[in-house]
Amino acid sequence: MTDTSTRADTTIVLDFETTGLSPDQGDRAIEIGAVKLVDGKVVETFQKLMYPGRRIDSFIESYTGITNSMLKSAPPCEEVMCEFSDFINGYNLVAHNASFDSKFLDSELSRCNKGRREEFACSMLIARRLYQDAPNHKLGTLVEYKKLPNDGTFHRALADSQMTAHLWLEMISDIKAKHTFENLPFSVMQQISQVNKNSASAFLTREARRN
DNA sequence: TGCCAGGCCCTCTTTAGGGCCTT
Repeated sequence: MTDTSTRADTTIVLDFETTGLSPDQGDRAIEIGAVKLVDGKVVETFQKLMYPGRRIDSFIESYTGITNSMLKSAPPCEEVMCEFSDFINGYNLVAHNASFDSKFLDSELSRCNKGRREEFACSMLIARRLYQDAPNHKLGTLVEYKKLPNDGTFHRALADSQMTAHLWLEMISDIKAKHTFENLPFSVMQQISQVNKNSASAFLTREARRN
């Protein structure tokens, strides 16, 4: 299949399951899930388990449902991440709490001698500004709060990336409705991740005028 | 033995501290 999508209109929403919270403390990825969005539609998905080189503890087995026996037959992280590096292919990246996933992405890519040129935006930081009445800004809570599609699976990479993609599209829709954007480029969403709460509305109003 | 991350953001703030969020 020929990939005709461009950098600007394509976003990869991704999610890692890992052995813990910090690659700096030796934690590794055990699953990557991602969806490719082109013009607001899911056109492709990616999901792979990967063997992190050691057994995972019972908390992670229980939290994710990924067991040591499932990982035993999985390909090594390096093999999966090389393949995933081709999948993201310079497109815009989105994750829920992107600071977490970007750390693991960079760490795993560096282990296979690859770098990252893709830019990240964080759905959690935007949701905090946009949905201040939500009970909290965990992915599962926001899915329920916005009544987004889901199959009841949580803490698995593909399911979480699909729910994050629905959240991402919902936020774009809500921002467009509120600020009358004709289109909303990734760069604007990325900047909303970075402006502080008090200036976010002024920022969007300014961007809407420019649009 | 005991402890273990880090970026963002709010507030009882800014010469800081603590909660949230991710596995």
